[in-house]
Amino acid sequence: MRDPSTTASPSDAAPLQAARAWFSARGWQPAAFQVEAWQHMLAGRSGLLHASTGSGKTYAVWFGALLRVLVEKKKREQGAPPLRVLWITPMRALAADSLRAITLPLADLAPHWTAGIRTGDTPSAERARQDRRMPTVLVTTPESLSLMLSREHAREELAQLDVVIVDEWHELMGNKRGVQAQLALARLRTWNPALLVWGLSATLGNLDEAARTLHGHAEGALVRGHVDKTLVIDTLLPANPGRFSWAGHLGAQMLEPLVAELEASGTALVFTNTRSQAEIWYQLIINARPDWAGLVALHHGSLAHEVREWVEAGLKAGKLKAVVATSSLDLGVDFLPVERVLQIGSAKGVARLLQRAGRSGHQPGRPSRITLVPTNTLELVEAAAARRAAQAGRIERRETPQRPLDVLVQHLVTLALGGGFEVLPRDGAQGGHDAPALLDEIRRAHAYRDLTLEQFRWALDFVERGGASLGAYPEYHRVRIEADADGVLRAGVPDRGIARRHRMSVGTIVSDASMQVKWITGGTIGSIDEGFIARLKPGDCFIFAGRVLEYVRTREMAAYVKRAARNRGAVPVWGGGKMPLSTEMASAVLDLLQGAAQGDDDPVWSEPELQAARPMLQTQVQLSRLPTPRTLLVETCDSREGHHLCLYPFGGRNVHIGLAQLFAWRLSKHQPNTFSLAVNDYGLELLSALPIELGAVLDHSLFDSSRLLDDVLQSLNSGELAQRRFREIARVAGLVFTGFPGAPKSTRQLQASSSLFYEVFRKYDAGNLLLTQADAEVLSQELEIGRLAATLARMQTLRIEHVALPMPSPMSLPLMVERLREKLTTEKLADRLQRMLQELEAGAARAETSLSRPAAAGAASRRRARGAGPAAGAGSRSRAARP
DNA sequence: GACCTGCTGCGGTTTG
Repeated sequence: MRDPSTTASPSDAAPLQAARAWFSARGWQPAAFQVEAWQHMLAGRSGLLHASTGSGKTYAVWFGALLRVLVEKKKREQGAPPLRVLWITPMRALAADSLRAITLPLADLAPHWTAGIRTGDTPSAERARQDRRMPTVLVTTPESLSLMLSREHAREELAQLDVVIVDEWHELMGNKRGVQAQLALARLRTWNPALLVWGLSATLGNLDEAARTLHGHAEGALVRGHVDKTLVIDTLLPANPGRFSWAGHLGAQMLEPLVAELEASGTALVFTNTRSQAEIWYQLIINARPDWAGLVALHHGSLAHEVREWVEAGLKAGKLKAVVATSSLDLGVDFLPVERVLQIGSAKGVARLLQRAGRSGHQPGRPSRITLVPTNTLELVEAAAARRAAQAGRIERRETPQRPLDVLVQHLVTLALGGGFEVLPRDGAQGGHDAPALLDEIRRAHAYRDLTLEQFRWALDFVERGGASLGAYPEYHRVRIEADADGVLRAGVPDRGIARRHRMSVGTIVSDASMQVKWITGGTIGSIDEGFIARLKPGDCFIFAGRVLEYVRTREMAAYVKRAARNRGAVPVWGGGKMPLSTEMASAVLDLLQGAAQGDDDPVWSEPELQAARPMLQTQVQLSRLPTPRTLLVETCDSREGHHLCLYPFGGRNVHIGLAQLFAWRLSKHQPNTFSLAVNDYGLELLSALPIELGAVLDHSLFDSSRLLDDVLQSLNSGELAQRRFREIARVAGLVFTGFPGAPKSTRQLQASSSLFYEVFRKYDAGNLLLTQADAEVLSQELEIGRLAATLARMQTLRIEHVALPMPSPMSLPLMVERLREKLTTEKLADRLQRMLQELEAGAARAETSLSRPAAAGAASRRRARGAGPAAGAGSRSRAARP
């Protein structure tokens, strides 16, 4: 980072004036940080611009104002080709608006520039036009850029780029899409070392790292934007806090106050955390106010594009009163009329809270306002914590994936297709090739900065010969090495079929297995998880897209439905991500509880949410203690279900899953036992038929973090997790072809082929680095091993406060409910029995391998004797949970 | 004094 004031030379002054002049002619005043970014750009320096939420389009306009200057400069230089600009957006839906904004300042400079959009939905005629003559300003996605790199004449088309701008970099930097963009940028920089690259990012906890991730080895400036935007975060309080529920996440009790808020305000966005929650809330609102039919709409990722576009247009036109949505509206078009944002349930993270708040008040001078709608009492505390964390600027970090080899493998085939790359015969007896120049280029992408020669060679061998185990299959010899006319060895893809399949599978997004939902009369409504459809019988009803639908039949990978006569149905459950509470939010909650624990005159009680949560917090104090940042609350309780042990490390649900398994495993090493586990974002529960020996908890030895990795891997079935992970990796690496559009392969086929690869690699190619990657992704992403280790280390330092409860406390009840919920699924009874028997046997088998035989048999028989079948078991559990 | 969480994003066929 450099100080721009010292680097602006006199020659910068004139163009800067020109850009400024264009702005002020329209009555706009560029802010100091904008001028700072302009100076960097005019000096030919790349950078990252931190753009606060709520001002997206403005940035495109003033990038345009500077481009205008650059266009004129290039025009004056004799014989210089026109300025070429690439704008990368993570969402197709943003492309048109971005293009309009960025070219606004260029309007009167025609014909020195042309503009276009290239994404998956660009019509083929337009593509052909672009192929004949590349537009000078092109808006595209990371995937389409990758596809452009795979074209035979990629170099001629893209080497002349002058400027690349990556919009919403914060959305890309933390995932494989961002890694693909890093690789593409590395290639563009090889072709044009003077390429100017600028990123736009919302607020993050690690902006400097965001800049490094974007620029790799290249120098990049970081410019922090400041926009005076008032942000209001408040909370909708329950009418009768004393009777507000201690657990659950639906929040139907808040319906009346929410409807009253909608009544009193202009257009509102109502965010929920899940698609089914959005469906349910939409129904609740419509049932409460039938006169709002047509004014309230629904928006989530499983709805058909046409439906979503209709809703977006309605929002833009100000025709809708409210839209119930999931993250599908987090980004997107700037909806000017949106006046309020409401968030039902925990926002989980400060960054997401700010992102959603920024969807409202989309005009200079207007405040952004977000109203949190808690669904249980602890979420009242969370709401106050979220506000405090947001005000203190405690925003989450985002990290780029480290060296994902599936993305690299895909990229190598892309480059081989896109004109190929030079290779050398490898020294030594085992054959194979090296590509030192390419390795250098790849290492200039931040995610691969530590890529070893061995890893690179492995990837090269894998695309050339299918690695150690696929040598016999020609379709996995994707890249062929041949000498060109000058005798130089080059990697290319001569097979047209391989080339076509590769281009069809470019990208890193692996979608869940889902099925189209269609009317029998024609027309697509959206898509639902395959597993949910498979459970339906003809005549069954379910709620989807805000309607009650009757399932008719399945044909050719689509579920056909008609409007249902009945009024109620099951709500579809989509298999989606499970986002844990962020570290920032968790620690903000603990801080508040600490204040509450300190007594009635602590300042935290000035928060209205804390007042509303007071009855519950008082009950917690009467029965037990409040968790604080310095103490570890341990609650034990006996019920008809058995012996409960609850711990509250506040590590987020992923970490708690790992911890629960680890603790159960360690405890049963001391004393043979079988546990059922439950977790939420605050804590975990172990339930056992035998009394739990607490010694290892009280002396902290349970929290030992030496041998952590071994213990975690042994304590849970990581093989199953890794295999699931490998399915995605196999798709990204191009091992599994998902079929032609319109004729997709079924999930079963895809699963079968990816698990075949998994088995083959494990048996015959144990050194396959894609397997290693699957294990690493399970550890880092699903178990969050880093956070788990940190949580464990923290637990060792905490003072244990153990309370033996006479009845479930407000903190422990949600955990007990969580466990019950899993038992009370809508599966058919026979299936459930079957599964429980299997579990019982598996549990006994597991116990027998690691524990002494008589004790294990004893535990199993005790369980059998107690459980008189699932119905009786569930009944006794819910009785036990009653305080 | 009961109590239902689980998101988003893109890309691709062909050759009369």
